[in-house]
Amino acid sequence: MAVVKSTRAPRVSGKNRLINAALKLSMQTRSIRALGLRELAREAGLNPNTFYRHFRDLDELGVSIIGTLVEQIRQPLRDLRREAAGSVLGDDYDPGAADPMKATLRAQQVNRETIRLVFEFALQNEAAFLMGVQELHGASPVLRRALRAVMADFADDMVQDIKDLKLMVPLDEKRMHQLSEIVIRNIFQLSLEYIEFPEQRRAICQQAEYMVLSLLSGAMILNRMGPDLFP
Amino acid sequence: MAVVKSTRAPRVSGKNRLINAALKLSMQTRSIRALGLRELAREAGLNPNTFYRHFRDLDELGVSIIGTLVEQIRQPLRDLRREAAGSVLGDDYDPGAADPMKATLRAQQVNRETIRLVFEFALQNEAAFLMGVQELHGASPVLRRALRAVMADFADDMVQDIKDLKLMVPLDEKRMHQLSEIVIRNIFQLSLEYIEFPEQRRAICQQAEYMVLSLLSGAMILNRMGPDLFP
DNA sequence: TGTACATCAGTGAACGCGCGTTCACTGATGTAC
DNA sequence: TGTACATCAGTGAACGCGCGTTCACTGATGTAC
Repeated sequence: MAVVKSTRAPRVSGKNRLINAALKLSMQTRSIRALGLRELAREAGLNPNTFYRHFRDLDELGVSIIGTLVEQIRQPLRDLRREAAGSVLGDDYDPGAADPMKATLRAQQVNRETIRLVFEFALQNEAAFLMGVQELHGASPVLRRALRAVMADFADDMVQDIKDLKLMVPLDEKRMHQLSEIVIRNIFQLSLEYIEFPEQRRAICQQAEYMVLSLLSGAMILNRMGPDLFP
Repeated sequence: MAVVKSTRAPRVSGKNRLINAALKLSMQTRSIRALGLRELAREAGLNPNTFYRHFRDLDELGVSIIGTLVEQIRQPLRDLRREAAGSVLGDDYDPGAADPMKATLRAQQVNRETIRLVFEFALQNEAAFLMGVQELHGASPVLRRALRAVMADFADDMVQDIKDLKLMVPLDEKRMHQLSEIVIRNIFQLSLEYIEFPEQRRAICQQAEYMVLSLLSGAMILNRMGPDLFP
């Protein structure tokens, strides 16, 4: 149809074949470091040697996978939160003055959709999620560091979105960040269970929603009881 | 002094030497499965072969380590909770009728001491903790299963202690279990950070305390707002 | 108390195998002039 | 438009090494009679 006359067969590049092989194989080992580099090349249908053309070592491959994954989910997550918040209540809104029940329901709406998106995304990227959660406390300092940074980024987003969308009474900035980190760590953790136990997915969703809502409600209550209770 | 005339030199048994070697080496790999069996024997100063005299495979060694660890911490944890609860308020006590502030402070006391004990224990058993948290989502189904059971046991204890010590307004049993599981998962998770970042230990303690208290306070609030909000 | 036997923890040699990494090479694609 | 050269992804052979597992053996400890 177009002018482009198919200069190349639609071959997947070697680099991507290695990444895909790593994802496939890491489903078993749940760790990048445990992968054999020959094993990887075999799965990718490449010479063992070719690995070195694309990556210095397995860590670099891992970082690359994580980067791609984050790129795919981070912005959609923020967009979804905006959409979910807007679809329930109008734009001009004061969470402090509003009916606490209504405010809770609105927050729950955002919460529910966020969780659903993450879990579904986890399902479509099983291998990468398994690897990511594993390597957060895994053997490689490089990946640990990279994943911690990712977590912190997600937490930043969450804090910002809560403020922008007025999802809860504003607390101390640092506290908000702590709470967000806890939430995110738990959601990721739970996403593995979501993957692993298909018949319990509904229950796991509910557990996640309940966890987040409890945590944030509790934080607001404690703040009201005495903001200086925790130094 | 005594009648026992030292029938044996104080040698550590081969089995224990293998376990110690596994703990030492797994500090690096953070996983049992990744350990070489020859590597292990070398570290233990034994013939590679001797491993098979004590364990069928690395999983069995892992289960053994986990078992020993749980045995050491489970009961002391329960005892500590009782002690901490008793030292603040008397025995006859109704958490529903009491001043919410006082109730919160009492719960916080138990909370704080529990967390401190776990973190200190983690510090004294670094390698085993790293391994345990890692293998919870690790490559070995056997260890995953074993560790999940351990988590569930700790959660059972926590539910029971909260009821016995009247640390919070009683909620639905299943809900209590869910909350406890979340708390425990987070505490274990945080214990790794406690280990890894010595200069942030105070902050991590506080974060853990805050997390637990927020979560449980929030759960009580949600329960009061509408017990059927979550099916 | 002694003796015979079984069990147990540990040894040492040997096996075949897959691993990571290196080297020199190839052919296709991109780029400068 | 053509030519020369550089870059790039991939190849294939070769290396030395440590691995898991097996086998037959040893010596100490425990146990039955």
